[in-house]
Amino acid sequence: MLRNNPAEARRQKLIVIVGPTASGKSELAVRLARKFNGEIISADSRQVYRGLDIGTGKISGKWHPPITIISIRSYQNDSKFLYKGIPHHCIDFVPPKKTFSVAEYKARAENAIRDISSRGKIPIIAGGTAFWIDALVYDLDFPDVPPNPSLRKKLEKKSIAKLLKILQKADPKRARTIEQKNPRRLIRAIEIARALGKVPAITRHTPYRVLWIGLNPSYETWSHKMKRRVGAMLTRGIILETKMLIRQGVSKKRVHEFGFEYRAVLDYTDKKMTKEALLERIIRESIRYARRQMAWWKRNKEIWWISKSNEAIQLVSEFLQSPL
RNA sequence: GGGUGCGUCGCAUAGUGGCAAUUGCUCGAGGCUGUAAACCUCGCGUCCUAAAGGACUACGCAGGUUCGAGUCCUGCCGCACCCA
Repeated sequence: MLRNNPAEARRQKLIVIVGPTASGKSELAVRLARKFNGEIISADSRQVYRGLDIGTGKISGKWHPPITIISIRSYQNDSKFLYKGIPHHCIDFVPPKKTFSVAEYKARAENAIRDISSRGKIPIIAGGTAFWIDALVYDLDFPDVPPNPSLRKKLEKKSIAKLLKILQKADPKRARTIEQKNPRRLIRAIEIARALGKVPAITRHTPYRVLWIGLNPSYETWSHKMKRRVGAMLTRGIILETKMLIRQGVSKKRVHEFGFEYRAVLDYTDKKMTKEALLERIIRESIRYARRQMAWWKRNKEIWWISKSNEAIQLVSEFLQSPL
């Protein structure tokens, strides 16, 4: 669906940069973009939101105070988000009260790919949200059934066993393959089955020519960097940022969904845990998060793992020179 | 000095005399079709076994009562609190 012209039906090249949080993905992406004439597509489920800057490690947050960012950009246009002179797409454009899903991300990122390559540039996808990257790269074709809040609310009250029964009746095939004890999955499946009669199977293939680069620094290097980053979060004002969100009318429940950093800050402001404890908690959770990320990518055998960003230059230049 | 309470698998917690011992967190492994930093599953004393299962070692320490003790009794050690 990306091809608008059969003569151009060569596979679009894509560079994808993955790696645990605080491994230097953003900086590497920018470096590659500058060297190889690229633009960046962020793949981060939280950096899409405006106002989540410090807690998500959003690049712009490095110099903009949160307030200015919130007012400038419009939701509709993929207005240029520049960092070190490089345009970044799919970042900082959704109001925090709205929710933005994988499927929406995928559509927007596909647009960005088209846009970037139409200008003769190479798209570089960088981010920490593995599922979003896979959805985009492997063209996971999510059924066109938007979330149905009232149905969900009703289903959420039911037991897991009951949910499974409902799904078995609606779509026995999907009921067999689904995670049978995962209420979230069950509810979504029922939602789809209600709308379409059944849950369509999803295929996994990639329309792109992809260079996967995995940034995996040594534990010492990484943990040092990560701790510095978490420390900086506090000094740069994640607590104030959280309060600002609340002040804008974002519910606490919603702030909870913004990840462990914000959850920890809420606990800090509510229960008055010490700042030291807050710092330690975010560090500990960062380690856990990084492990989960790695667990996902470990399975992807296409990834070229590197420990230093220099190694990426070689990989990319070979990739770009290689024929289709 | 007197009194009371408490010491359980990294931390926290449950445990009517029949328990390798509850639950939460951490930790480890795995999973994932529109919340994905989310959500779900499994494991977590040691050893043998493909498995069912078995053997051993365990609830501060030392004894005791009992067919059987984390659970009852005595002493000791440690911690907490109260009265002096």
